[in-house]
Amino acid sequence: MEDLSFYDQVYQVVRLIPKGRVSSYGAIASYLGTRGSARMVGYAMNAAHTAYPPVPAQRVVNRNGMLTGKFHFGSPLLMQQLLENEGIRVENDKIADFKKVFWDPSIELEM
DNA sequence: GAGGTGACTGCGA
DNA sequence: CTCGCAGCCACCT
Repeated sequence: MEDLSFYDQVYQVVRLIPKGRVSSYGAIASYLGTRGSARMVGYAMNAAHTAYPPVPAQRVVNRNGMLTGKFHFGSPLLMQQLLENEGIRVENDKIADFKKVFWDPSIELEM
């Protein structure tokens, strides 16, 4: 962890998100200890597409369950398609059953 | 070394 | 109810 950059830490957590589940920037930020700095998580995702293995950034949405970063997928519809492909229902650019598919690392990965 | 940026969040009006 | 503002911190130029 300490050897990894903040970006890498975010990538690892995001990759731990189970299929059919989603998480929020704030939840990840909180888990990484940078609570209140959800921007850093989002900013890290900005370079996520340059990371390898690829990061399932489509599983990371804002606190409202809205696909705020869909425009960074190259195609605004790509993010929604990926989520729907995993069984997640997306309506009006936001997760329909957000509370049901929400995955909080600080809870799921709780010690 | 300093300044600017941003895939967010929470609170106030 | 919706809209706006300030705080937050790592990375890039």
